[in-house]
Amino acid sequence: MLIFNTRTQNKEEFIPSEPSKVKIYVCGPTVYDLCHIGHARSYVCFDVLKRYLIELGYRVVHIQNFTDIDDKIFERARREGVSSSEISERYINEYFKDMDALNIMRASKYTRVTEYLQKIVEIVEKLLNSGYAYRYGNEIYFDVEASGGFGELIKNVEEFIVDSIKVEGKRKPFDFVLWKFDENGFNSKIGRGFPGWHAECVVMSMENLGNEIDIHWGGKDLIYPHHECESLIAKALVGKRFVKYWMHNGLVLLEGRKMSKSSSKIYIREILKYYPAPVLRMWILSKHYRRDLSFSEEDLNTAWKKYEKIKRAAKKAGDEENSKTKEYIQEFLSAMNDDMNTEKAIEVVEEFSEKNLHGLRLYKIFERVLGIEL
RNA sequence: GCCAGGGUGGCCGAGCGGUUAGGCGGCGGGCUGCAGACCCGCUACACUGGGGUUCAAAUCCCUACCCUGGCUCCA
Repeated sequence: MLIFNTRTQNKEEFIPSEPSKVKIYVCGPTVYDLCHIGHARSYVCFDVLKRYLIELGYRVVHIQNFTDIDDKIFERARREGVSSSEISERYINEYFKDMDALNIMRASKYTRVTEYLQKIVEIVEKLLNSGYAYRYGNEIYFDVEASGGFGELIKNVEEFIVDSIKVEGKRKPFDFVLWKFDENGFNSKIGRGFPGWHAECVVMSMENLGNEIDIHWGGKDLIYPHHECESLIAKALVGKRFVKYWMHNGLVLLEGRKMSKSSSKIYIREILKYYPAPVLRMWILSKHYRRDLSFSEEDLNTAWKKYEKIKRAAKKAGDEENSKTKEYIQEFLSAMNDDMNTEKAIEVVEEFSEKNLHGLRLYKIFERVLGIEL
């Protein structure tokens, strides 16, 4: 299978570090609100990748986190007058409701930042001792330059971002926070405080999957700074690259803009009031995962029609196959092999349906791999 | 600056090596008291510029230009 690796900006043949096992870490949500259709897209697309790897015979170990320490969570807790854990527990619960509705396979294990605080602190200490981090005022920063600088996933950010960056209070503008001392924070051997954003994923990934993982998945908005910083921390810790294939899905656009930048966002359950879950999946998968996807009811309706068409044909299709069946299955699989081209794969099945060809097997593969129940 | 995706007939929009979707509009006709809905037919030999590969390029490669989106809240 070919996979587009963000690091090399190229499609590469997928070869996991162990022959039949794939180790994957997925960046999960920060749990301060309900999941929106951007989350739906990211996790549906990943779900299909996972299903396809399973279809290919791999054993998939999938670790996914919940970021349950975050300013937005604290803010919401304050506003509602409840504890932050009450907020995060609530939205973790809601997360599972939405994901189950979308027929997304459960991860091998879900981790929470609060469960890994001690490990994060250990790593911060280790980085301090090895000279990759320093304390400046009330914060401990990661020293970007000492670890070789950015460049794993992005190039020349400096040239563009240098103006907008916070400079005071640290040695170099691009240094980022590993630990923030705070009286109200969590108790730890280095003192009360909160962990910074980037270290958590490194810790949760390494604790569960070891020093090298095969695939790290997330929305493309996480490339910089989150994943870039993660890769630097990991390199500083282990001395080498910790992710073989970086994969990033495109964003969902609302009126041409990234959803987080427009004033409103659309929640998954809001859409599910009007469209069945398989239709929502169909809509998402009708576009290649790396492209941006504009929200449009018209496209959702088109997806609905497609879904019904395929469903109707599947109901009529018998077990018997002819020479064409195998051909179409082959085409479906080779579309999936090409960096998970679900857009193409769906078209193959659509054409098969239109021609009323026989062979239930193709529909079974469609259901299994795309997770769309007919 | 970097990354991604694009630039197709009046407009929207497929196609992604050879057979030139489809829709809207426009034109003609049918139906109709007139118009509209509707039906039939006609109309667009179009692919940003410049190189190259090929027997053959809108489709592949290089290059230039232009447009859109993203780039420390973020999936």
